[in-house]
Amino acid sequence: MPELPEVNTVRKGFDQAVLDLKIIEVEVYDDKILRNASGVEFESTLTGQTFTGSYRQGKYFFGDLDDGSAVLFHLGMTGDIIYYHDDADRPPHERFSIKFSSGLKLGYDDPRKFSDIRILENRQAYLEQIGLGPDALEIDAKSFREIFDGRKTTIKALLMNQKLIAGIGNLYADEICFQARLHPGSRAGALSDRHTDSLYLKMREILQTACDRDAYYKVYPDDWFWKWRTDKIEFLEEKGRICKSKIAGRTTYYIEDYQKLIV
DNA sequence: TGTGATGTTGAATG
DNA sequence: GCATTCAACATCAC
Repeated sequence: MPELPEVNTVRKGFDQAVLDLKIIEVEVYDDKILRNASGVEFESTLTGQTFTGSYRQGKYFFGDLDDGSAVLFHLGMTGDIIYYHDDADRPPHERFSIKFSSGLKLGYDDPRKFSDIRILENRQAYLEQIGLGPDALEIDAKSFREIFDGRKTTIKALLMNQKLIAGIGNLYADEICFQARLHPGSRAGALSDRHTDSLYLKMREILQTACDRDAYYKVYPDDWFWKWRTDKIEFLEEKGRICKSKIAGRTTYYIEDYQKLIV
């Protein structure tokens, strides 16, 4: 479930585990997810180098290499990074592995292969090229408000549009709408400043809380919307009927009447 | 066994 | 500009 908090957690783990360790071996088992290099090129480019730092914007995570280039790790829907020493602990759908001087291995796991892994000479230029919007935890209130002005699209589609705000996916979009008590199908441009500010504050609070808890949903607050997926749905039911529909092309859950529809 | 749904993005279409 | 559909791919629940 890699949205901003999950990717943030992957980055934290990466920094802790492999920064400043020399890469001594790279093995590619499936080059489908390598979008601009062959397996052999990937192996030879990385081997001998060191990750000196990392960077994240939205769901895009980069490992910076000592020659000034960078590796993009975009996790898609099911990408994940696992660290291990013993090959017996290899993840089940490992597409490549990177072995470091300490003997530690970074295993890249991705059952559905929607990941986008690529080598970039300049990550900043790449971000500009794809037009990725400002990170959801970095954007200021004024810019956030301006995004909504005059837009006919739904607030859910807007929140998930990575070119406008980077980092929010289907699940957190629903969580933000729920906590801001706004119907996900509300028209962006129809929102008052008070509503937009409420969305902004909830977005920050939710993403920050999730990051602080390492995106480990089991320790998320009990009054979050996500709890509908667990056993604690009584508190939701007393607010109203739990509805399921398709908004912005994605399965969407919300509480009827509790979340105000503004059109 | 078959069918539909699933956290991602991007392209094509209307 | 925006909504919709599809494609990439594998797994899981029903």
